[in-house]
Amino acid sequence: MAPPLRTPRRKWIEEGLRALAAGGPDAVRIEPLAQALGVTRGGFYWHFEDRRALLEEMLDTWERATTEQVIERLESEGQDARAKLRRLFALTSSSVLMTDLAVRDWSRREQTVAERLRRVDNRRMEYLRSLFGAFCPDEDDVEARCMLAFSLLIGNHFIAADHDTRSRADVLELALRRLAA
Amino acid sequence: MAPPLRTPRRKWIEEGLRALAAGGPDAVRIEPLAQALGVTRGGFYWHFEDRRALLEEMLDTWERATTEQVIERLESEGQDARAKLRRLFALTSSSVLMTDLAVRDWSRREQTVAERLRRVDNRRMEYLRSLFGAFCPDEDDVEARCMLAFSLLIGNHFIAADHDTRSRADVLELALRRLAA
DNA sequence: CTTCATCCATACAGCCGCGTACGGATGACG
DNA sequence: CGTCATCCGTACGCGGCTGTATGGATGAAG
Repeated sequence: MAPPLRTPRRKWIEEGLRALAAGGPDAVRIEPLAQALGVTRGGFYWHFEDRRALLEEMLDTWERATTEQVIERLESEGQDARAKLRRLFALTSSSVLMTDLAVRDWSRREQTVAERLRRVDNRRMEYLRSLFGAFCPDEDDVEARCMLAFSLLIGNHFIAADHDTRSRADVLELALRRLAA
Repeated sequence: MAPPLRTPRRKWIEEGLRALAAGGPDAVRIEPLAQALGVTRGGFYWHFEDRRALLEEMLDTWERATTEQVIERLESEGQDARAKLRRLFALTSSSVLMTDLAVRDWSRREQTVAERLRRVDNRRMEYLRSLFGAFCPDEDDVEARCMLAFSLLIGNHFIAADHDTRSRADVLELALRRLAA
């Protein structure tokens, strides 16, 4: 009956996602996690069956937080499709993308993760279609723009190249303007 | 004076890159590598100082093979810029991209890898600029298209979403046509 | 046939993380 | 104050990988 005292499940999952974003799935080790939380592994195995169980719950949390939550926030602000698109890029912060990219990399070697990612990407692509579809009549064109926008969203945080005199933000704005034309 | 007999440096590096592509930098372990090569770790430490040295040489190999080599091949076929662009996407096979993505993910947590990736991406972006510049007068537009094309190159092998009735190849073609317009 | 460089096998010590077991400590509740 | 659920500390054995040392095995060169 006692309330959560020191280190509830949530804490382990949060720290796990932090480790995942920073160093990939192989960096999610119980012992370092415990150390980061200021405890020993003692409590971990009370909450979770094993390491794999933690990873699963981390993915559950990520899946829920990275689709509906973002979409709801965008929709609640009630602007037109082009503005929502711009907000989407502004909202997708670096820390969010880091976890995202780690999961994406992870999915290449784990079937279950790949299936999860597919669900998430399909949900996102579906939302993108609704945005582009709002001002773009041709379906083929909508699909091409969605693919380009999604790629840009990822590439923006993933490509290390410079742009001469322009800043990355400048180039992103130029690319977005092209896509929303 | 004896010629390379059984397992030269090259073999270790190749197997290392394979492991990197499959499971990320943390999957590059000496013992499994040796097992995959059908030998023990005995010879490894004759070739390399330690594990870190292997990783460095792997990156050296990757860096050389992934820029100039691809560009030279494209240029040697001598077509127009649009055709080269299309060839670039056709040429960038899954296996090549796998290594690429692993390095990209790796670069997020290793400074030295990040610097290397920056060199590589800058070289690639420079080449893309030359391609788009061939048929596109406006410099801002060139930069936007380069960023979109580069993103698409990555996103294509990284996004797990489906496209309803269309195949991924269809969507890629649609997107490419948009970029080369 | 001898020499020499190249490469491999084996054995060893050490580290790190896993999963388990068990004995607490802590604080709400009656 | 006693009970009970929640959470933590400690210790143990296990397995996997690292790096080192050392003694070959192999085959080209002379």
